[in-house]
Amino acid sequence: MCSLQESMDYQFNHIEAKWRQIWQERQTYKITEDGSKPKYYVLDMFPYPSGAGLHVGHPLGYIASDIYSRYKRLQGFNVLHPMGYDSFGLPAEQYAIQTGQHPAITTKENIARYRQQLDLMGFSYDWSREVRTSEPSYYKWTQWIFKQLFDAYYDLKSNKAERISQLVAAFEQAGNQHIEAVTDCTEQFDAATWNSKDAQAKEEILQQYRLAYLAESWVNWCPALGTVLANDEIVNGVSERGGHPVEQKRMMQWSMRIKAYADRLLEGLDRIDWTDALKEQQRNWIGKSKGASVRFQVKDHDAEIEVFTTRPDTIFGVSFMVLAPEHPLVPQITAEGHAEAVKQYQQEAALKTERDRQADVKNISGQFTGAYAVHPFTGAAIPIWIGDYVLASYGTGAVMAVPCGDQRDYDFAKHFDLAIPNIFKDQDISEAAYAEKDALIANSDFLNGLPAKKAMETAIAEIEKRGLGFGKTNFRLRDAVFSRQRYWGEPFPVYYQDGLPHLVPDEQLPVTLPEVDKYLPTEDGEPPLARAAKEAWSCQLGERMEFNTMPGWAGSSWYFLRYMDPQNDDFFVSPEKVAYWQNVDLYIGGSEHATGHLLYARFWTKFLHDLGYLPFDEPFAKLINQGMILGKSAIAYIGPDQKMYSFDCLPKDQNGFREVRILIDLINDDESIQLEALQQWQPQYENLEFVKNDAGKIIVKREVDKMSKRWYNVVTPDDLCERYGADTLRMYEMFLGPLEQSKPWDTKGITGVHGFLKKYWRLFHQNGTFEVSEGEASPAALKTLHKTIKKLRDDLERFSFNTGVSSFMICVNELTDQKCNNRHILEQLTILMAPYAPHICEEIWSQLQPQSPTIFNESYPELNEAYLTESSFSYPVSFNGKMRMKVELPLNLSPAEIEAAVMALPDAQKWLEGKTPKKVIIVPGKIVNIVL
RNA sequence: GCGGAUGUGGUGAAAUUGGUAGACACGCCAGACUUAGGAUCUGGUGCCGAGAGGUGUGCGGGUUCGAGUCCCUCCAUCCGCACCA
Repeated sequence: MCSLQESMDYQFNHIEAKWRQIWQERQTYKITEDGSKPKYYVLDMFPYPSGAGLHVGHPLGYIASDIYSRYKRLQGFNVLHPMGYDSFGLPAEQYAIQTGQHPAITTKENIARYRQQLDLMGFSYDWSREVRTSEPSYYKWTQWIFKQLFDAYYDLKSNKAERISQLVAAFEQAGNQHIEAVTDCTEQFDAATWNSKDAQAKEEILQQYRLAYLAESWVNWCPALGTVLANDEIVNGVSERGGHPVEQKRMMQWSMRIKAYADRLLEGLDRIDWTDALKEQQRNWIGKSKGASVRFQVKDHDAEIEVFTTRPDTIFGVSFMVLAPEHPLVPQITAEGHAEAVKQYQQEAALKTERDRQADVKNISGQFTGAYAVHPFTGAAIPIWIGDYVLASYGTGAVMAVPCGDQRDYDFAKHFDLAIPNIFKDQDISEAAYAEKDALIANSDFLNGLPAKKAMETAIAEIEKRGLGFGKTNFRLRDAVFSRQRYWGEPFPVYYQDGLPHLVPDEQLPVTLPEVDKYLPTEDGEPPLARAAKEAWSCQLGERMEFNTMPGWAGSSWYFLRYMDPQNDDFFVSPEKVAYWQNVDLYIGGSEHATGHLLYARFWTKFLHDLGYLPFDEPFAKLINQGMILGKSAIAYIGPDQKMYSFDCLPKDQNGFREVRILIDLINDDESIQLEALQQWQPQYENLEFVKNDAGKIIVKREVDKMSKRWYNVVTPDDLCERYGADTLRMYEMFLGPLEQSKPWDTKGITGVHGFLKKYWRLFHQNGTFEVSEGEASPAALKTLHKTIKKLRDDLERFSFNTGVSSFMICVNELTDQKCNNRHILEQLTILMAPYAPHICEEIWSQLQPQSPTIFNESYPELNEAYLTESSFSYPVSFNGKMRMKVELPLNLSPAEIEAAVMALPDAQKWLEGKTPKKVIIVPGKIVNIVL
């Protein structure tokens, strides 16, 4: 039996468990296509289920999207709000390498834990639509899409992807002379030549057109580990695991011809509602630049160096050339006497990552090859250098150096004492290069006296006229490498016959991941799948199967489509379902995906649209990036005497002190350490001595870090749900600050939100029972309610969830002050709040309307402005812009009347100090400013 | 290095269009109530000052009757940079 007191309390644990069960039983969140309602698609970036489980930062975006989903549902939309798992990836594989546990088992366990944690939060996901990228029923279609990409090329006439069979037919008819396509192929051939080629030669040509193709790419190769590494796995030039040297190496890899879509990926940004910051990041990533491709003859060699330049107007300023150390011409042109030094430099450069090479501008390095190029206009001999600031993967891997106009070239020239001819009229280049484009060109023959823009046009025209090159648009965007030498990823639907890649037929999809004895590369450096016995493969065709697997972004590039039709075994998504749901209306996730997932998903969507499978070509109409929730690490200090010092007792000289991070669960509210718990926590603290402060405590310093197990600063949602309830946690996470902003987590503030929910609960529980009054609501209560309706509508419209929560607080505070207990007011408030705090509102609703199965079938309250009209306004009166006093005046006064009323005030005379105002600014309904 | 973002009380923040800076909370101070609670309620709280008042949105400058908001310079911090997801 509950006592009167207990039944009146807000028993969140009981309420939340009860409603989670009822929602599940009643399938409250299961939705089906319903043509009678408008659709709305709200999507979260699905998580990679890591072993660490969820911390409080993960649900932030999910809470926001859940609130919005429920809001749209209350507004009458049929809302698709699904969740799934990006379940292929490196961590599970690395765990497998360490423990031998199959990544599928690890993944399954992690997903179970994620699900448990997600369920605690009361999200309205339709779990019947869950997808997992590592399930064969899912990756069957990832493989199928790969097949489509392999079987397609990009036609520049239709400006879309077309079937490769169409291209082959054209080749057979007329060769490639009249084909306009995105290709790496420079060879021109006619029909006869094409038809006379053997299968291998034909395929080599076709690989240069396919959207998924095999080509050599640069990779980070670690010989000791026998594997390719991500930049992430390389620290200071050596492998993170084991500290082995890493080198740059060319390897045959699958690639995606995303460059074909560069222009459309740019153009599409203008049609979608993303933040300017994110669009700008994608624009910069794609990096469209206009300029010219120019060929320089190498002196005394039968060779040409092709460069791309954005500044053809500065061509007369070229005083040397720099090739990437890996440039294929280097061995050919290097002069005797320089070969040794060049070779050594190449080896050094191979040990640096691209990023290190770009970031390191202080250490200028390079080698002279001993070769010279011929300036195409002046005929001057210009020295050819190699330097690691030139990247092999960008442009042509070579630059024409214009030291007077580019700072890196300038620094290089200064360092190696190369000529710096000045081609800018009246510009001083004695200290630095002049990189602006607003000087007139000088010392440049036919370009003399021209402004930059005109000079560029003229230079390009002349370059083209003399057959030295052509005007060209270049992209920074590179084709995406699509092979991974890993185990835990999608196998390719590819086998090899006579050395040529062939596609596995549709009826044999999926090619399931074969079992292997170890999750490591083979001894001769083949990927892990090469370890699989022939019979371990679900199909075995040709001489061998493809041993690479696909990258993490393969599965995540189309998952949002699969939610529409997750069980379909005949197609990746049925045309009817995709026609109903269309693209994602609201997508919420982290900005770290700006140039990865978000670009690839747009690429695949455009591709599938080109083939006629999708009615839209932009996947995510609106996108919001939630900020990261950071952890507050607890830092303690251990002195050279091996004692732990309280932070407020540190000596001035901290030489020999080291910082250690302490598990934040062991820290009290006053920032002191629970010393007994500390000594039990880790053996290293067992017999530690302390230098305590006057209060006998060891105080820690707090520092903001990424929330991570590694820093012992993780706060999990589970514990907070247990102590305060999911509704409190949901509202508190929203209350923390703007969704997009990064912010440190501090559990302390949660009591404020918890107290608010209790106060809301008390509105209904006055005398030990649930009770609301019937009848008319007071004007004050109606005003409070409609003010809240208006504020919430505006806040949701601009996704300002934090101010939404504070509006509820203000509303409940006011209703409490008014002693409002009116059914109409409280019902409306409960519906308003239900998206934020679904459990408590559902519970209250079941008391208010016992026959209603769920509050989420109600309709959202409508605003009636009539309750908000004001007749007067409290004008702030400023003198010289400083607010001095306030005066309550009717709103219907004219400016002149306002001025008269203000001047008549005794306080006004005081501030006027006997002066006559120079000017009086009156903004009706806003402010009065008197200028003295 | 390149690209993107952010700087407001002791803390998280608000100020949506150039118009009362600090809403709403946390914390803190004072008080009430109590069979002492992780309970509830009341008042106060940017800083300096006894007060009048002064001052205040990272620094410095500018535009304006009026700037957290617009412009310029600088500083600091965070995120991304192509095989982490």
